Amino acid sequence: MSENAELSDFIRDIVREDLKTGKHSEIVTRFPPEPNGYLHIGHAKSICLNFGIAAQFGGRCHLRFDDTNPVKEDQEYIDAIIEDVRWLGFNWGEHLYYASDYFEQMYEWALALIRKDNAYVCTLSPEEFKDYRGVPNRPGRESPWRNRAVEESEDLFKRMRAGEFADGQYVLRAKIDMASPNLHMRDPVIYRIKHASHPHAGDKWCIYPTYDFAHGLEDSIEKITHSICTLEFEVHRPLYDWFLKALAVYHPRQIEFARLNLSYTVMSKRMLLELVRDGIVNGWDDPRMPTIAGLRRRGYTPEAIRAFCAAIGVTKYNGITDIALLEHCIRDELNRTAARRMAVLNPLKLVIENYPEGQVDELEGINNPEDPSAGSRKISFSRELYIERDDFMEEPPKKFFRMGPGREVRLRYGYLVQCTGFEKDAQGNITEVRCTYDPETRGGNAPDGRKVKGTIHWVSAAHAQRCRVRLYDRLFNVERPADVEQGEDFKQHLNPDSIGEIEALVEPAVAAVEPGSRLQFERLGYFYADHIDSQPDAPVFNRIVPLKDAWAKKRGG
RNA sequence: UGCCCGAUGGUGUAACGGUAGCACGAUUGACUCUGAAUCAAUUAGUCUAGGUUCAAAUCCUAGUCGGGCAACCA
Repeated sequence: MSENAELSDFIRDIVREDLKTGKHSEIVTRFPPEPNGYLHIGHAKSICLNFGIAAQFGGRCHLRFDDTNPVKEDQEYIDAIIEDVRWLGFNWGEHLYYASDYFEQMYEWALALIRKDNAYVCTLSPEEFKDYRGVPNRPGRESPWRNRAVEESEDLFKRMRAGEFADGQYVLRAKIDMASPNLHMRDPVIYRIKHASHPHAGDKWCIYPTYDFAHGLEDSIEKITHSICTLEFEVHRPLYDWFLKALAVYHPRQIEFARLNLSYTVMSKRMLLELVRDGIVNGWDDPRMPTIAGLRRRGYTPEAIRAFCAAIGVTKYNGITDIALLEHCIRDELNRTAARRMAVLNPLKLVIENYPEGQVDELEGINNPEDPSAGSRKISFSRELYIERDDFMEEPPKKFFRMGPGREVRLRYGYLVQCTGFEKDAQGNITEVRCTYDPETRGGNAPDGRKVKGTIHWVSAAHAQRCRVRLYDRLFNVERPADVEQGEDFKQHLNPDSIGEIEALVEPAVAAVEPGSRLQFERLGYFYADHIDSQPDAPVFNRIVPLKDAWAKKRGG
């Protein structure tokens, strides 16, 4: 992954330093998702960071499922996460792990903590627990069970495991400091009873460790050198360190960075799940979703996503990245790689009055002006064509470089044509535009050297084929949809026009495209032949991103 | 309110005591058989107040603003 070659940020600085001082000779990172939802572009940032660092410094990166809460987790998510990380282009080799595979070891460590009087079984109910914990600016009170005999705690903990108790009846807590200004240090729960089937461990356990207890131990077992996580875990770091120290085991270093926020979308698993559950989108892989699966379905490439992750950088500043940067990354790649084709999304018939009926001309179209090796193709031209409705105006302003009565434009790779008139139906809709062509301008250039400002795309009516095209737009119409007032719903900011499906007229070479291909429809944008909905010879296209449109801006004011 | 973290153009990010740079966006122009791309230019920034220093975006203090933390979630 050469895009990582010279990346630098405060975390890489630390890694570089640790290598230089000899603190570590090999770097080991990990990407530790909880399988309780689909991965999104924010996870891609973390994936690129962790796998990227490992690649850059010649170490390795583990994929580890942090599956400590069976009631929220599911095999579906495990499978999807594996697929997504792999699709993004990363390889964990043999290093696929599950926190649940370490449960026996964690249980032993919990026992060790009990025996060292560093943990105790607490009988407080959840309500009492809350009450005893206190609030941030007031210390908590010690649980009456805090000084339970070590033997009794040990016995109870074993019986918790044996399944003798109901959910919530007992918990195992670390004995730290109920007066700590850091709430997480006030005797946190480290094991709770959950009689639930686990997607990976099955029914082997009915007690499960909490994140705070488990995570550092997982890192320690795997000899992770740098445990990279997001900012909200900063206040957990003292706890992370406390467990590793109390158990005197290998001690990785936790480093926090700011998670990604993207404009015009939401990134919280809760909100994403809500969109899926409420049927506002068509599943986790809806092309409007910021999930990896959604972006893939939309037509984004792993390369573009990685380029984006490299471009946004890594800091501790919690900002919001403009989605325009993501769009830039995919345009930048597709401009270099995507074949050009002509498609008319909103057709208007154009009749060339002086072109012989029945005559067909085979014109040559360049497949990709950015890539000569992409070659060219033949495009059929005939008397009746379709052009884009937006490319004709009855009374065009001066700056409109397209068709209008009396105006001359170029038909891409075809001829110069001059508009001679148009027809309307009873409702006043323009139904047809008429023109004459200059036979001397075949290919698009006039021998007399005259210039035309506008070039428009077209398809031959007799040769055009129909294709379903979905025009996607941003899911929300405000920059920060997650920032809602109390009592308001983020869904009120949904963009009602985030999806529009039309039937386009396309040149035959478009209909023949392989599912999974990406094309540029000239002057319109980049489109993806959906790998799920496309049929052989009947592709269904998703608009990945439109081309930049200077005219739309000018017109829009 | 207690603790932790942060603050550089519109947005993201460099500068590691010594010329505030890059990218995206926006604007303008050149070029153009894609109003794309490309090229050129313009726009616009160190939160505030003190202090240390020959010199501060950078170090110190205070304040302001923003974020995080009171799940038996991660």
